[in-house]
Amino acid sequence: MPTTAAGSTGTTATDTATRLREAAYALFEQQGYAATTVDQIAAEAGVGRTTFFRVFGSKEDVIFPDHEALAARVAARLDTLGDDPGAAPLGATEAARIVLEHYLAEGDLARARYRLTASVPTLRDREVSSTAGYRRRFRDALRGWTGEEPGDDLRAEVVAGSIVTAHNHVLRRWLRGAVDDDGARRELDRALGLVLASVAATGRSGGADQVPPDDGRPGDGRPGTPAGGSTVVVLRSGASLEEVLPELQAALARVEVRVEA
Amino acid sequence: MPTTAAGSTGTTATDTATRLREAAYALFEQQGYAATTVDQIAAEAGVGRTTFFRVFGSKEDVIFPDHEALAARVAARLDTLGDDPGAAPLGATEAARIVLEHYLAEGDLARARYRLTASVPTLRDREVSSTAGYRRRFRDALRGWTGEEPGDDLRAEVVAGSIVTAHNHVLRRWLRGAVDDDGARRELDRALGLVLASVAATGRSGGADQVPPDDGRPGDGRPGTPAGGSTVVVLRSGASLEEVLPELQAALARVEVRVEA
DNA sequence: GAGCGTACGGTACTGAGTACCGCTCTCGAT
DNA sequence: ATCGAGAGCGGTACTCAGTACCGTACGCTC
Repeated sequence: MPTTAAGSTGTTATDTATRLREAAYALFEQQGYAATTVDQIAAEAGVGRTTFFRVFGSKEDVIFPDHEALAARVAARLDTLGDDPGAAPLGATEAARIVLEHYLAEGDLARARYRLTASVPTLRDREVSSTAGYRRRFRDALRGWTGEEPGDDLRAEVVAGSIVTAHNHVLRRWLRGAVDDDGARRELDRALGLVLASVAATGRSGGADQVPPDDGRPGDGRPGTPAGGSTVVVLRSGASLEEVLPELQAALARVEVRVEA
Repeated sequence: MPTTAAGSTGTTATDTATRLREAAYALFEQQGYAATTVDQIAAEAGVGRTTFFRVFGSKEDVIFPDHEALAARVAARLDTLGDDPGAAPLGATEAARIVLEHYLAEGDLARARYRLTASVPTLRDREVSSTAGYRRRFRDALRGWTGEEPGDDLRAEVVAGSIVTAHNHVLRRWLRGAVDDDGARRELDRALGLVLASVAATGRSGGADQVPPDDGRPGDGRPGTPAGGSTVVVLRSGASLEEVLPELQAALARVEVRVEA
């Protein structure tokens, strides 16, 4: 118990974690990740090696945010989707924004982490594999939306992966300094709009199934607000609706689509 | 297996590697991954511990295929795309098939690996991060297709991720025994068709840009031959019909389209 | 003050991964 | 046949991450 002011308790644990993290980042940037030992980090933070492993489970954990907790918050938001299919795009967008906002709040810490992960292969791998938890949560939430079964949920997996990819794309641009905070928020909306638009009608796998007739929300961050007018397209074809729908939807991107028979 | 080592020397090296791999898999299935030490594997294979680390760089490497070599083959196929945008879907499908065929050829070995990765978190992470190389290769190849720049290639990233996701979805179904070899090949065609169809028209980033009017190839591995019927699609949108019509027709290429008001 | 939970430090151990040295067998040249 | 030369292999010794266990100091409650 060295040098801790006698009055304050409770915040001690947090302080220890913070000191360890700061010491770790400083040493990593200075000597490199591999060349820095846990002993050095602990010594620099003024604690024992045991304490390091008690606070962070491993040398890698001191770098990364608590993805499990973050993914749990994402899942919680996704759970509020209920059975209303029209709420899915908005809900997914908000869920993704939870993650983005977390990084924005971290600020320079997130940037320092990016510098590390960009240069150390081990850490990059760790970061990549950390996306699996998010993909899984989005996939599970999206299954109700695609009407697929757990073993056979290609669409849900693809869309979930696309959401995560779109988020990470924007996040990386922010990490590199290509956009500022608000720019990142706007780009996330735009990117997810692009990704989710191509799914809106893909929806249910059953050929004649219902597609959300109208999501009712005007412009959830989508680009152009449509202004009425309707068009009827008659497809005469041997191709089933299911087959042409993805292409059709993609072609119409940001246009609301309703399918009748 | 994808050991590109020119066999100038005897078959000794390959034999040692094979013995080590078989010993490792046997011990892993019997005692579990964590409980098996490299010493045990080496002893079981009748070689020294040093030899193990000379042949496989790490304990994990003995399990996984040479993803780098495999991804290089994928990249080689992708390089033959040239500038013809119509060739992209076919080329991407064939590139993905290279990977699938590799696993199919592995047979039981791939299944044994799947059993391991499904139960050991460390190995699952490794497997997840190994997909990054494939995604990167597809993304780079697709950039010519989407007309995007390296720092700002959202579409290419999303499509690349979707291709890998679709492939892994089918692969996992095969690994679980849900489909046989030919079934997996067919499902890969179908899954990639679904994924790539939604991109065909998304193509170039410019909104009103030209999309390949017709790729001319009938059924590049697309699923079933359709059987007649017509479909009515109602578009409710602020976008004028003239705006969407070119894309729409391109998307439907092989489908007769009639537009009514 | 006695008991109790918590946070911490220290010691000792396992096992992966690395560096280095030395052995042996084979091949080709002289 | 002899002599390197090089490849493949084994052994030793070391570093360091991660785990298990024990002991201790502090604050809190009864």
